[in-house]
Amino acid sequence: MKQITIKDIAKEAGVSIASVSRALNGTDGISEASRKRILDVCDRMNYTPNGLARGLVKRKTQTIGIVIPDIMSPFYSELAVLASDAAHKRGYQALLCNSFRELGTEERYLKLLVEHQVEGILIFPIGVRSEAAMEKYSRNLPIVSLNETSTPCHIPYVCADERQAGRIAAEYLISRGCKDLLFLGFKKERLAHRLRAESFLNAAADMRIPAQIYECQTDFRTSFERGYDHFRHLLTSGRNLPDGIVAASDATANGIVKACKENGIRIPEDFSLIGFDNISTELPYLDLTTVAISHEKQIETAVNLLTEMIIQGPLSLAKSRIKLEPRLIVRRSCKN
Amino acid sequence: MKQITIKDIAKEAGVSIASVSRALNGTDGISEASRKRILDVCDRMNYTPNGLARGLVKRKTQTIGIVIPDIMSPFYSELAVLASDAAHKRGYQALLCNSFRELGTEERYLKLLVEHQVEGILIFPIGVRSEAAMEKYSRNLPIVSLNETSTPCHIPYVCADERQAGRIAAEYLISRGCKDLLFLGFKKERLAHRLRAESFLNAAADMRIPAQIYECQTDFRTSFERGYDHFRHLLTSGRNLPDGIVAASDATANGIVKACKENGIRIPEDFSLIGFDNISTELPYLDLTTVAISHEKQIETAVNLLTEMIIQGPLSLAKSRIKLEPRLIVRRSCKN
DNA sequence: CTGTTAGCGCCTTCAA
DNA sequence: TTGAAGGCGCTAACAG
Repeated sequence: MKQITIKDIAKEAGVSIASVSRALNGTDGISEASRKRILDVCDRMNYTPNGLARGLVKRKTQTIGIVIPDIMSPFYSELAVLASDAAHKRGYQALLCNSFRELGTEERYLKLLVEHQVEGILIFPIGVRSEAAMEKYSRNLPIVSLNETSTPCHIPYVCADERQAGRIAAEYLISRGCKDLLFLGFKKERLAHRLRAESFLNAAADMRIPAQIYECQTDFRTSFERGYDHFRHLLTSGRNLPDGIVAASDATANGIVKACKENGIRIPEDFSLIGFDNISTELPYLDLTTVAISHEKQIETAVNLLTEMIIQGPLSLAKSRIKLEPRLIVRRSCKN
Repeated sequence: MKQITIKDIAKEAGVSIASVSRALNGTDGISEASRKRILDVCDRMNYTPNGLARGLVKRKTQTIGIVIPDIMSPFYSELAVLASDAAHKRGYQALLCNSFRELGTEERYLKLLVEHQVEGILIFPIGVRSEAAMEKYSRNLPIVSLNETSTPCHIPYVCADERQAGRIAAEYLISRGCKDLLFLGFKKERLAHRLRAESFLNAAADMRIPAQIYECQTDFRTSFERGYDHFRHLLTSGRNLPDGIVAASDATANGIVKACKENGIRIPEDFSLIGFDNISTELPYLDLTTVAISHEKQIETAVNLLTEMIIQGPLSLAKSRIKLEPRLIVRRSCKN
């Protein structure tokens, strides 16, 4: 499958390669007549430009990379979709990479994207351990994270204010009359979980309601599995069922729901359940009350930030660490 | 952000660019000592090779493109994950593109991938109308479809034998005692639906059981929405509920389930439901009986085919149009 | 073992 | 309005 190049087109059209280039790029300095003739030849010969060569000389590829942990999760895939869309609107193509929740894969993809000369990267990092690679490649191109990074890390981010989110969840359950609160599905490697859990505890303490984090030493691949397992673990632990459960995320809550169903436990009759992230679209079996930011807003903001950085270079920390205000989305998984 | 090139490395290490290239590529013709020294300089200076330049000269990028209609659907995203994985195993990186079920977007992505010089494309086409673009770009590189293409189209594919699938579904419902069969969620643009529906009708006719396709003039973006809507339409149509429903796909079945739940209709007590594709993982509320091929097998076969084509060029039609045998996966959405 | 050189396909001055 | 020529960063002969 031999590639057709502008040289072939030039020969066929009886012009120089410069003219072909001009015709192709809409540059001026060429007569309408020749442009038209050349373009005709191009599609008669089924010419496709070589993006590598073009990118090489222009130092621009008009593409950005998107790296997410798990395409199978509706939460991440929705973000990916929104991000691709936002990129398109700004004239960029998006290349999507699935890190499989694996640090090595994530890093390989960052490398691949940099090598492919994408102009910027939007990433939902696996966790705190992702930060080294992000820092490393951020010297090559702008990188924006969709999750808060730990303090020493300089990567710009756009995320929810998780402290506020944890507090909102606790306060809502308490306002619904819950007297025994549990945070389920905690995974300490996730900064968001730590922030949510911590502020959840604080809020409960402020209102003098007993609350704790259910600690459980398992590591499952997905949040769904973790929720399912932690809840089953809880059932056999001897601890009696709390009347309010804060799931570490909606995905986790999903797993909890499955375990409940298998054990004849009803929500919200037997306990109130609240999650985070607002992924519960298309899940007909439960309307999950949740705390979340608008995904559209998050992505819109993040892509704006990224494109600004592409054009203007690095921004001040103040402008590049954005926390959005989460809000409560009431559905039907809590009493009342 | 100035790129560091092998020239910079060469100067810094006091060698020629050729030596740098050799060190980087593990080519021999260079002493271990210099290689090590050069590599040290590379990572001290934080060098990242320019993939565009490399791809340009080697005419190989070691990447393939994957195009799917909707990343948010667990069915497609699972395929995408399996395909990326299979590609990695064979030494290829995978670039994922989401066509949003839009013909224009799909075509733009095909173009983008070709321009980026991917070596092959795996695509789950939107529909029959995708075939023109596939044919066009298949002159540039190997393309393998994950869905049957219509007869005049020459694109290789690896898919389920949908005729067989439709028959299996009908026969199973009948064997469970169903006496009034309906095919729901039909969308005529989808070849797979046509094949499933047609063979479903044939099988029912063979066994003298009344069966029909529920035709409904709506066009929703997702199969889920279509299922939901068509079922609600059915409820208000005056037709009495069949005792066996074949959903056009599992995603459609999902929508049906939601509509049932809202209307107090129980499955399988009120009717038996069967779908296609086997996407019902992580859906705790219903164990959907379905007819499907193994996704692993499909992707494994497709990626094999694609890599073979990349290496050897076009294959014979016989070797490149593969239909896999679907099988019945019994769960709990049918009576008995 | 090492360096020099000629492209890969394209864009972009600079002259004509 | 056009063409010739140089170079983007890299690899792959070819000399030495």
